Order: sequence, then structure tokens, then C-alpha cells
Amino acid sequence: MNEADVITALSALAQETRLRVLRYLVTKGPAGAAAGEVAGVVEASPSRASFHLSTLADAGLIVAERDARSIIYRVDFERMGALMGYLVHDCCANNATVRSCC
Amino acid sequence: MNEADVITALSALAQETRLRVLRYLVTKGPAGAAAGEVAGVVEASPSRASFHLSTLADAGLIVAERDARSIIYRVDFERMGALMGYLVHDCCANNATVRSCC
DNA sequence: CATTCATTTCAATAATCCTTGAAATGTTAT
DNA sequence: ATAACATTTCAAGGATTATTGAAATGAATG
Repeated sequence: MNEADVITALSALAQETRLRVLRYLVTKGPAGAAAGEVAGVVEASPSRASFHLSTLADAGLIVAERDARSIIYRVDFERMGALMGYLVHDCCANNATVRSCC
Repeated sequence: MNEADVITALSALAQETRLRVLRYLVTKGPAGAAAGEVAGVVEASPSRASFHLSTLADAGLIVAERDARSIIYRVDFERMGALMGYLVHDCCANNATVRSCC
């Protein structure tokens, strides 16, 4: 994960609707949730939800898979971990205070 | 640290110049660095550096203190840790894969 | 106290991002 | 085939963010 990837991932997370989408998908674990379900939970129109889901997917934080008529999104926890790893190790140089928080 | 604070902090980090500023200030530890020094390192004009330093300071990730003619900025590692804590614990619900990365 | 130095503030422009609603795509069922 | 469903794509507009250079602030020095 290089600097550009990190900035893309942080930009993806730095938005209210998307942060809520991610939090909801985290609760759904590996099973994930369909776009329409996510849209309902975060109270966004289909196109708005799709826009934000695509942004998160482009950042690699979530992954899409078609299942019949629905498209299921689930969190890529490895990627999320890689982002945390960059922030703690590279960006914060393993600072003890930062590390103690996670 | 509430959701709004987290989004402000993530927005602050999600920008190339600011991420570099933060990384540089991390290397300087508690001593910090003057605005002009930071500007030189990240190759930004004084006003541009000031803009980005203010954005990081508004987000609480760095702290400013005047020292004679200079203004010294240093990382608030507690705050940085609080952000990581939110992402790992609240946002990712302590997911093991995510935790293992930091 | 006038000057220089370090930095910020301001206004204008450019660039990027978000929302909206309509149209298009792909899928299942009748 | 046709209709209904789930979702995406697209174009337009509005909102936010970044950059620039000039002017203003605050502090030290001759």
C-alpha cells in the first residue's frame, strides 16, 4: 500500500455516508450486504448509495460481488488492516502512544 | 472523539501535502518544527504550508505554539492514537484481522 | 521606531466532490 | 417476450477544497 493508495482510502473514509456504510458492512462481516439494504440503512437514494459504495470499492476497502439481482458488498478487512498498518508504522513511525490505542 | 471529529481528522490526513507534513512532524517528535521549516521540507509556499498546517491543527492532529518569530508545530500523538482507536474499535468493531496490523 | 523576518489572512480562481433525477444495464419471473 | 426488480451510469448543478499571490500581523533587531 503506497502513499497514493493511503490517500485514496482516507478520502473514502472521510465522508459521513461512507463511514456509516463501512460501519454497517463491518457488522455484517464476511456475509456482507446488498446495495439496496445498505442504502436503506444509511438512508440514501439508490444512486447516492451506489456512488458511495463505488468510491469505497475503488479505494479497495470493500469488495463487490453479484448475487442474482443484487450486488453484495463486503469489507476487505485485510485492506483495512493494511491502511491501519501504514498509519501506525509508516506514518506514525510506530509511536508508542499511537500504538497503545489499538 | 465523535464521528464528526473522526471525519475531520480523516479529511485532514487525506491530502498529499498534509500527509507529508504529518509524517515529517512525526520524525521531529515532541520538539516539533517551525512552519517555515515544514514548508521547505514539503516544498510548499508559506501560505500554502500555513493553510495545510491550520487544517491539521483544526483537526486536532497537530498543535501550534509560538516561539519568538516562529510558530512551532508538533504532532498530538494522543489525538492520533484516539483516531486509530476509533477506527479499530468503533468502526471495525475490533476485527481481529484489522487489529493484527497494528 | 523603522526594518526585517516568520507566518497568517484574504480574495480570486481552479479543481474536486456530492447530490439529484432520469435513463440504461443486467437479472429473474410470469 | 414482457414486466418487474436491483443497481449503476450519466449529466447537470451546487458545495466544498486547494492554490496563488498580495496584503496584513506579530516579533525581533539595528
